[in-house]
Amino acid sequence: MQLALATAGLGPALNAGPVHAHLRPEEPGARRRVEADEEIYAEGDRPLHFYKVVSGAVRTYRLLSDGRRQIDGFHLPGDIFGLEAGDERRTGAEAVVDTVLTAHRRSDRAALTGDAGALACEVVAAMLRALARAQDHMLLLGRKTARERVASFLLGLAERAGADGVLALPMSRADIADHLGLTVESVSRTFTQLERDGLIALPAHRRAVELRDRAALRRLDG
Amino acid sequence: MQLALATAGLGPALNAGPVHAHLRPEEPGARRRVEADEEIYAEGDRPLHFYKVVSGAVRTYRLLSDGRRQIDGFHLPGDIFGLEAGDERRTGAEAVVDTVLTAHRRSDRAALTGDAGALACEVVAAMLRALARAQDHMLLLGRKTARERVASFLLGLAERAGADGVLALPMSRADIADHLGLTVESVSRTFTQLERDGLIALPAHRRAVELRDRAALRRLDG
DNA sequence: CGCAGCGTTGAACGGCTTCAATGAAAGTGG
DNA sequence: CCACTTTCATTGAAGCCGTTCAACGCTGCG
Repeated sequence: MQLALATAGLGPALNAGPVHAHLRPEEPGARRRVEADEEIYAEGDRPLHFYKVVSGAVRTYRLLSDGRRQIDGFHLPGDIFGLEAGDERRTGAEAVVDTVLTAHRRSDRAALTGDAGALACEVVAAMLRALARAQDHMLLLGRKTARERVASFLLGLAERAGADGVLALPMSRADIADHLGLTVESVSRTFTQLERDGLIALPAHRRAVELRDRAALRRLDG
Repeated sequence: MQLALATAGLGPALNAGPVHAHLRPEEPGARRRVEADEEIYAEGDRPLHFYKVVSGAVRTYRLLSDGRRQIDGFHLPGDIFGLEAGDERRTGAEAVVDTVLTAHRRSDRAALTGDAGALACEVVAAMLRALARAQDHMLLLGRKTARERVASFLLGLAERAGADGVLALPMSRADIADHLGLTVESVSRTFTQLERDGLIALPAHRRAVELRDRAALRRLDG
């Protein structure tokens, strides 16, 4: 995806300069190490940085006043998150497991490619990916059954993680539930049901899945 | 799936120049008139243009193979839509009522402010708004009850439309249902229930609502 | 070994959906 | 202008999927 995505809708203005798909390898962003369940930033914080996942996994989420939680996304190695639309964080972010990030000061131009056009491309690409995912996820939350939600989730995660055989699940059932708009019980039941039907296999330690019938899972997608 | 992006995240590069909140009045975008329920573009089309609503209303949506529909947003006068993350439309767009648009060729620099920085700001601002709305909407779809969904919808629409007294509802109950992840029946029942409870009033022609107790509606938001 | 946390399973409940019918308003053609 | 049709909104009744409440099992770790 990267900039091919960005270019289509945005046209020549942002393509005037060279296109960089990622922050440079020599990006000077400060490394930050966070352990499992540690907060990276909270709703309401001032968004001074944005981040790129080096290793581990991150969840970003919103809360209702009574505690109901919606995880709007999991961020895996290579993903950029924490770009914010205002002077206050609209989401909170926490590490799912022990995680390493690079933090980029939003005001630090040197942290980026050094070229405004390319920076715009970089950032816009991240936004477009985020928006595309959000659209997919709204369809999932608004119109899909529990089975379909879990199938979509597993396929999407497998694709992003590039997992061929067994797919690692860094997040808990509660995280998955709050991402898919279900309860932990429903997620668990759906997993066992999919296993019984031969679409997946569940290793003993429960933090992984083997996708045994991707075609069938894909059929559940719509 | 991080949605957040930002002025904050964008920082100095995109804010270097003057910020233009809207395409200029003299924008040379071609006017396009579409009547109610007419297609503006379809899923799979090549995204040659993006649009700004002059008058009327537009819905953008995604479909599942069996016809289930999720309307990811309604676009009112002043809104920009049709910015796309790829060489294929991921959503379809239709006019809700008779609508006037300005269409901007993505490759037509003259259609914009003439300044790449300002264009970036314009486009990025539109994306940021879309992303913020998407986050709100995922929380709604994943975690809110029917009552809360309808309340959120009405308040959000009222805010955007700037309606003080009676709020016009250009879209059908089916459109609202497909936006809120409910059925038409549930939307209708929830309306009558809110009316019975004195939070809203429903005029005879059903394409409007009066918000009679915004505080109570807001309490339903979370 | 025993505790604590997470995941799974069971049973009853409930909110929303589904199916079906009625009502109301808008368009159509004579 | 008025019957007729069509479309949309509302209401009712029954059903179902996912939730809620509760118990149990597994696993890892002190």
